[in-house]
Amino acid sequence: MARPMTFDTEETIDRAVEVFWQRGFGATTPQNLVDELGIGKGSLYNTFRSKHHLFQLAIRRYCADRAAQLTKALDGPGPERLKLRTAMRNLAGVGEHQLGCLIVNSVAELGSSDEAVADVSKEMFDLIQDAFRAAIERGQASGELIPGRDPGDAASALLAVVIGTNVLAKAGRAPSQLTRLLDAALIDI
Amino acid sequence: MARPMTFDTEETIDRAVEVFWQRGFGATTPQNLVDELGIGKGSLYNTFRSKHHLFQLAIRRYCADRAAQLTKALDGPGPERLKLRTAMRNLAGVGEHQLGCLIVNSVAELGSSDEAVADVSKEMFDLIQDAFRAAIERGQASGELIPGRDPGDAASALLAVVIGTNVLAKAGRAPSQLTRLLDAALIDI
DNA sequence: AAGGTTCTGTACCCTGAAGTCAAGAATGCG
DNA sequence: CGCATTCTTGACTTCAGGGTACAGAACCTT
Repeated sequence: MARPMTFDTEETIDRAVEVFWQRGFGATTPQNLVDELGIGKGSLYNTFRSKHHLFQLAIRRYCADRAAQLTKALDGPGPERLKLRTAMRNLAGVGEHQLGCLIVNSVAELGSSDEAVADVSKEMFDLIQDAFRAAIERGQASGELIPGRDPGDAASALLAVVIGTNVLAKAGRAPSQLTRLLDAALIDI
Repeated sequence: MARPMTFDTEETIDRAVEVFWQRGFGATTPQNLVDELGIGKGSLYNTFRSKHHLFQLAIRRYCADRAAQLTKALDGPGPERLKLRTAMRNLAGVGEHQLGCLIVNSVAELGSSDEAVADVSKEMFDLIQDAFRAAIERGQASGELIPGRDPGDAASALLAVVIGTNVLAKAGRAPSQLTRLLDAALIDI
């Protein structure tokens, strides 16, 4: 009944994640998006309304992916400390690129002046902290982890470590130092 | 022999720190600088050559100030853990504003694509980590702190915590939560 | 008081960011 | 096949960012 779209919206959002991740929101131009998403400007604005709206979709997509990865890493069987280590390495994106975390970058760039960023970041940080807390509680209950500490406090400290590690990664620290750092942070959990 | 400047260069750099801190590099326009520094555009470019050059001066100034504050907090007498706590609270800018750390923000915004940011951030992060390490070593030597841990590793973990706390502050976390987080991170040093 | 020199203010310029629009291309339906 | 509908293309518009240029002002020396 009408001309069908020649691209997949979902896949395009995935690509937009990469673009914003690499360049940040402010430094990404419509032309960048046109080039790297492989669609025309008309389609871009027709489908996604504005650069900022696409950005919102992208950061939400990013969060959803990260959250899935996180729960996958923490939910399975095995020692909690080991699972936490894996989860933190994933979140810190140690080996991959030097791009840090899209949410952390966005918070640092746009702060609380961007409502979408404020909402999504709060949500994601809380989610990570809660997941960490749950893991620590399980570990303490099973006797694997030191029982004395408040799981919520320890989880928030770990969250801060993960965030900091992302920034250090983007600042160019060697992956070997970063994994070592993460291990050090996990020692006394 | 010539017309004297009507403003103080050093003080203007101090103000530029505030401006870039509030808005970030990309989002700061020449007009913003003109308005908030209180000097004309001609003077601005005459004196500071370019927006980016002024930015460089600003981040170096910021680092110098922070470094002075840090050594002041850690050098005096008293329990190392307490001094570390003070230093970390200062660095995390807990009570002040919700702006996070200018260097952390700049790294997240510009990453390693900006050489000045890359240099300054490396320098500052290393400086903080070294200061932390020295404090931990002193504390371990005096018997105040747990002796087993590698001071360098513990220091890097604390650095990550401070950076993460800055981001959380900018993301809008309550100061009370942040101080609690910092205390939690210091528990097992 | 004149003149050389440097600072100041502001009008101006150029490029690129962000977005719009009209003309044309695919489609399913009657 | 013609047609209504929706998608695509890319030229075009607007406007602000970043910087330059130049006329005039303030100063010191003589």
